[in-house]
Amino acid sequence: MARIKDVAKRAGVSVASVSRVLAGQPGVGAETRERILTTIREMEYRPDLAARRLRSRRTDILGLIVSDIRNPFFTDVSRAVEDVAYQRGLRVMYCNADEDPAKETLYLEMMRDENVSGVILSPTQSLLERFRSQDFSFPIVLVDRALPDTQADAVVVDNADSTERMVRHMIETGRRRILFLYGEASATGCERYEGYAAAMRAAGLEVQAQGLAPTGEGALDITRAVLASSPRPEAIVCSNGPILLGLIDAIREAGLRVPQDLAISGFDDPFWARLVQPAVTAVAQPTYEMGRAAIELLLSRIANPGQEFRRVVLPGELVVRESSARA
Amino acid sequence: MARIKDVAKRAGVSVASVSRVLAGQPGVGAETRERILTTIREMEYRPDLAARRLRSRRTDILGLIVSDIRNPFFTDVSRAVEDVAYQRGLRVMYCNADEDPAKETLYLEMMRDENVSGVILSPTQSLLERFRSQDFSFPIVLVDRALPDTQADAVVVDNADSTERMVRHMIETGRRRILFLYGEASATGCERYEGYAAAMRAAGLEVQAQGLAPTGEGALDITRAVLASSPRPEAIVCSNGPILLGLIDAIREAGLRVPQDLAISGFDDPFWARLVQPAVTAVAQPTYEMGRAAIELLLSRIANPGQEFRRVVLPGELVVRESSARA
DNA sequence: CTGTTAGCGCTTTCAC
DNA sequence: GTGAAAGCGCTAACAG
Repeated sequence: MARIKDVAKRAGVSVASVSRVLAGQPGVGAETRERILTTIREMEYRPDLAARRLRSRRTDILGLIVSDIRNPFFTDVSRAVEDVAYQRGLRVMYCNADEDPAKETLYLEMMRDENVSGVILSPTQSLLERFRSQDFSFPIVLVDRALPDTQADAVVVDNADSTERMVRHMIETGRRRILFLYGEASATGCERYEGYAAAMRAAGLEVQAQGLAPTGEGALDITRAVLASSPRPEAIVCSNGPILLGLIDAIREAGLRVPQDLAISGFDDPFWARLVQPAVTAVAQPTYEMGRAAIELLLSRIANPGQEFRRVVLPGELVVRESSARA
Repeated sequence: MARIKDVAKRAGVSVASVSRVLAGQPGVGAETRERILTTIREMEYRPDLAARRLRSRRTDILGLIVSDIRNPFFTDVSRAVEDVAYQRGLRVMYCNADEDPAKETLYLEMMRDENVSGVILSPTQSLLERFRSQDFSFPIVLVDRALPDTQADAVVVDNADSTERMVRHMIETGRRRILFLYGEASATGCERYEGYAAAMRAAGLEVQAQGLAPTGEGALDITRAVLASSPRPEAIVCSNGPILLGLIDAIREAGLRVPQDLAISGFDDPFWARLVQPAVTAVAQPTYEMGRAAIELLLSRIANPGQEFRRVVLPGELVVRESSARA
């Protein structure tokens, strides 16, 4: 393996000049620069990243900490982050915190050990409640989750507004008794609840919401009970994919027809929403765009640490399908 | 930030002793070791990884190169790799090659630049055809894709056998004209074809297969044509998820009933297979196990570079659902 | 059992 | 415009 020293010797210059050329710095004559470049190519020289990182005290590595990469939402976000990062010569390190604050802390410490240039984080509720950017030695951009008053760079979707649009759509198609099923332990769930409540209030309808623990199993039990209750809701709106899934299973068990007996819709348009029959109405999140915005925000902060915190709010898109067609 | 030097000074020892304690090496008295450990904790000392990597010439970073992390198969594999890696103090760097040999080469070069300890790779067909482990400066484990004679560590599924079981199941439920739709440009697609052909031949039935380009759109066109042909097949077996998807769309367009008019099944049991109606029969791959096996294989080779190549073949599981019920 | 010391390969002053 | 030299923080060989 060729070293910078070898390149310098062969090109008849000092290592300093080679280093300058490598960094694209001025202070090297055009002729010398050409010669060095040629030599680098001839010797297939590749700088040693460990040495460079030790000396320069920067890694150009970004961290990405999400709850679970198997969640398609985060898969898309991560894909965007990676695309941009690699394009700019940055590396990405991935971590799954599984909504576990202890694991999250562990990975955050790992990020410090790695001396990463920055981190994109989808925080647990627990961290979010006491989150302060200045507690960390590296810049952090929050993605998907942020409290209204969180002091940090963040990229979120317009949870309240888009849910409000979705509920309004349900009202417009003739539903009155509209139940909202949501994850009450999550910031996004609560924001979506606000949107639901606003739409109901504006229409003079009764708010009828049911908070759930964020487990897939619980959703099935609760929806079973809800479907058996009387009068049965005319529509059920879910705040996330797992809840929607539980609802669909319960509906099939009960032998109900959608949208005749009951209209349904969800948030975070999953791939299968268009495949089930009837296809499900949902708010699609601009996942790739969110990842893209997150890394742009992070790079911008890295370049300019002193700047004000910025919050990017991206619009969810209501995708109307058969599950909410006029009965 | 505390340095090893500071720890040594404060504990009244040399940096060598601190380094030994850090590495868990012998040659330090129990008492001294305790004192050093305490000091480390007090000062919240964390070794500088860049320095360590430069000096020790090893990074304990693994590379993971797949076609697209948005493919649930690879998402699961990656999750397993990460779980094991972090558990053992290794880092993972993720890359999406998008089935593009140029991009794949780029990332492989990046891995060399990073001086990774090893790589888990799902190679493009193009690389696979000329793959030689010795062309790389780091150990590589192939996952999902390997030719019969590829000289490399690899983890694959029993493509031919499990497809054969699936086709046999179609025969047992009374189908005779069974069409096989497969990606002919992929190693896995071809292996699955062999399994299909074996099952048909064994039953004295006519092999009737159609190779497709690996694009989702093409599948829809071809299946449209197939469904319109006469006599129409009694069953269609697909070699992968995208093809199955195209088939389902075409069936709905044509207004055919499954399984009465036509039985269908797929490979690589996607999450939505149980959600569509009727639910689709498919071969489920042990994705998490494959990732786990891949990293175990990699770690084993890193520990013992000279050992023989090993190939782990994991069984696919036939999940029978309504789409192949007796007509 | 413990300490001294020579680098790992690079960037970055500082001189010239 | 160019080079010499001083480290970045650590590990490991060697000496005691």
